[in-house]
Amino acid sequence: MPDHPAETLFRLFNEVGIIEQLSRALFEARLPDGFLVSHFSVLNHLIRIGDGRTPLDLARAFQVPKTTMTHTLSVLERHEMVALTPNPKDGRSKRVWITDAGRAFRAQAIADLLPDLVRVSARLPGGLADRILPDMVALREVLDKMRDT
Amino acid sequence: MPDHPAETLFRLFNEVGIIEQLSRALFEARLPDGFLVSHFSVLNHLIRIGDGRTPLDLARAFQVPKTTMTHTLSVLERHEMVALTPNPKDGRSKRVWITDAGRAFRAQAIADLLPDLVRVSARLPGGLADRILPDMVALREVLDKMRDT
DNA sequence: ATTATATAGTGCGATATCGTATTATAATGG
DNA sequence: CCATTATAATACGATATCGCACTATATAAT
Repeated sequence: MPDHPAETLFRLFNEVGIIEQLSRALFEARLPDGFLVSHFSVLNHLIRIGDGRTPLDLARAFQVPKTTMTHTLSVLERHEMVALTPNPKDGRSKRVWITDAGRAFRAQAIADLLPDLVRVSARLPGGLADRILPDMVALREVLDKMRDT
Repeated sequence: MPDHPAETLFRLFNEVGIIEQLSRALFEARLPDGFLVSHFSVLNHLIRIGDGRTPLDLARAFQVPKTTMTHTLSVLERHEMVALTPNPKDGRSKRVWITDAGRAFRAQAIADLLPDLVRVSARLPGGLADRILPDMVALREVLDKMRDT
C-alpha cells in the first residue's frame, strides 16, 4: 500500500471488519442457541422502523441479497417471530409483520445484551462512541450511494 | 433501547455491521471469481506482519475460529498461494508461508481495488478516515481485551 | 390489447463459517 | 518415567450467505 489517501481508508475498513467480527461474537454469545445477529437485527429493524415492509425493503436496508433475506425471514417465520402476508398493493410481493413472540425475543435479547454493552462503554475512552458515530453514519451513507452508481 | 451510554454504542455497532457489509461487497466485486475478502485478508496479513506464523496465530489475528482459518488456508493452499510446512518448534503445529503466486494475487487485488478506494475517499468529508481511525483502533483493542476475560 | 421488459420472491447448488468431537503432540504433576 | 491435562490442527455436520435461474406479477412500449 502506498502512502495515499486510500491507505487510511483501507486500514479503516480493516478495523471495521475486525470490530464487526468481535461485536458479532459478543452479541451471539448472549442470544439463545441457534439464533444469530441476522435474526435479531431484522426484528430490531421491524420495531425501530416499523413493520409491514416487504422482504425486498428489508434486504435493501441491510444491504444483503434478497435470497439471504428470504432465508432469514423463513427462520423467523418458523419460530413464529414474524408473519408474512400478501401485499395488497403488489401481487408479487409480501409484507412482513413482527409478532408478540418476536417482540418478546427482541426485548429479552436487548436485556441480555445490555450488561456487555455497559462493560464495553465503561472501558472505552470517554465519549468515543458519540464522537465517531456521526462520521460512521456519513461513511455508511457514502458507501450506500456509491452502490447505486 | 433506553437513553443510555449503551444506546450509542449499540448504534455504532449497527453502523459497523452495515459498513462491513458494504465494503466487503465493494472488495469482492473486484476480486477474481471465487475469491473472497477472507482469502485476500490472509495474504495481506502475511505480507504486512510477515509469514511463518502458525494457523492459530492467524485465527487469533482475525478473531475467527481456528476451524475457519483451517478452511481459508486450505483454499489458498489449493491455489498455491500459501504453503504449509511443519513447525520445527512444535510437532502439532504448522507454519504458513506466502508464495510468489500469493504475492502476485495480493498486489493485483490492491491495484484493482485502489480506484474504488480513491472514489470513496473523494466523496468522504475531508479527513474523516484519519479522524476516526485512532478511535476505531481503540475500540477494537477494548473488544479484543474483553474477549480474553 | 399485446408484447416486451422489469421486478418480487423463491428453489437450488456452492462455498463460508462455526461448533463439537477427534487425533496427535506438548507440557505438567506426581 | 508415567499419567494427566492442555494445545494445534483437522474431520464432520449444521446453518448462513450468496449467485443463478425460474415463476409469477407488474409496468412500459407500441
